[in-house]
Amino acid sequence: MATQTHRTPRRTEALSRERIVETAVDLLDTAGEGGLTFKALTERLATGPGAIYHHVANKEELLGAATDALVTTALATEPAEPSATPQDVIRAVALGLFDAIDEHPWLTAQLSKKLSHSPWGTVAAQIFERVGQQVHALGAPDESLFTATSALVHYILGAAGQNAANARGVGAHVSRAEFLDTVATAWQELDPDEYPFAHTVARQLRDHDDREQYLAGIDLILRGITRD
Amino acid sequence: MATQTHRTPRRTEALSRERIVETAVDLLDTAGEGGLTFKALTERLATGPGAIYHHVANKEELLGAATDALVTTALATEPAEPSATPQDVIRAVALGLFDAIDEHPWLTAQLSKKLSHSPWGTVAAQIFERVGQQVHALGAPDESLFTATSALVHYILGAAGQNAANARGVGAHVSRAEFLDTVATAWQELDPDEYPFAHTVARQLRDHDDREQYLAGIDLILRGITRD
DNA sequence: ACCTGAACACCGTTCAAGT
DNA sequence: ACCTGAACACCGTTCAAGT
Repeated sequence: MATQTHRTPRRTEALSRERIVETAVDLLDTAGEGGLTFKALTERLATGPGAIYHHVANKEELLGAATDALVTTALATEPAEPSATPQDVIRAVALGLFDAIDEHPWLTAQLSKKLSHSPWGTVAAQIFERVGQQVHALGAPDESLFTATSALVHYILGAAGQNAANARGVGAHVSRAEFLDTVATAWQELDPDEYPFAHTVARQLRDHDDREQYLAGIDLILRGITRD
Repeated sequence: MATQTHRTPRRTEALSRERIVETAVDLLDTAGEGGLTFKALTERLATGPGAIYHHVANKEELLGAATDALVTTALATEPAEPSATPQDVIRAVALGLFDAIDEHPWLTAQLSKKLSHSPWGTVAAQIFERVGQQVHALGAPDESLFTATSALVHYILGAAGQNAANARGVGAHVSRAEFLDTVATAWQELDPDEYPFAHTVARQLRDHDDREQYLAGIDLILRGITRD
């Protein structure tokens, strides 16, 4: 999608909400959270701000639409084999969101905002519904359905956001390995008496598989749910 | 703290980083995330923007300092009875953060930002260290120490943020009960075939105890950790 | 209906000047 | 060292005017 949007600054094709959202995603991916401005948007789309406001209520709505589009795509991409267990589906959903957040790190802040916005919008409800159905299929009693789903969803989104941050590192010129090595060394040099956790965990930090560790967290929560 | 800060707009007392941070917290509590502006800050403190920049590098640092101060206080407030089990300590830490976020809902976005900021700052490391030590005491093997702690921390912060949003409701003029009732009704009216989760969970929404449900999620994850 | 682009109010930040 | 406050660059948003 990114490449397609990139080479279409010709004003011949009509302005549309979809094209605005696509461009917004591209700007956010390229320049980060602060990269989405109406100035950048109008330049890329070769229009004035008024034209954009004709398709989109305001910046907040635009950010919401961009988030919705990506999350809906991520949730739709699933194997759905008939032999899949609820655990399998939950892992697939989690990995779909993991990849989406990895590709679009700005989703973290956006999703956090959507989750802590009282009357949940479509995306938040979609994620909970998707995971919740599987938790139900897992045999969780109705009383613990929300609690269990909540634990899963918060981990799924939170850990994915943390991973995306690690994957990016400080700057683009530092490799992930170099970056994690620097952090691990810093942690290892902390006083083991005051920071035993950081000290212990520093070793794993160097050579762990991101997805494996991510899925291990999900399995841990699933164990808590299915425990009789 | 809020009241004390409120009645001190006299310029007699010297400007200090601490007083600026206190005022920032007060503005954020009163007017929300958007309430913290240098204009509001200078009016309350009866100075110019330059004076504030003499104590604080920029707005981001100010927000970070405000977050650090509140989280540090929340983490320090703990019973620490000698008979306390690791589970007890984790619950106490979780409730401390729960209350802090409930009182200062803007902490949610701020903490989410701090957690997904590659080289963790003091606060993020503090929270992980605090919880991680107890997870270790729980007997978790070193390999799963980070995973288990991660699951707990993301739930602790994520669910607390969600609760704070519910507690506030849409506007200040709607009671929590009324608000939850409206949401529950909306969910119950959804198509049970398409939204079985929302439909099932709607009932609990009306009359549940926030803290109880929050702690139930922590216990669920603890079960996953301690399962042999 | 859709687009233009100047104008507006507001924002964070800077800096020469003061004490 | 600490503070002042005008000035700057930039931001989201509006709106009369065009097609």
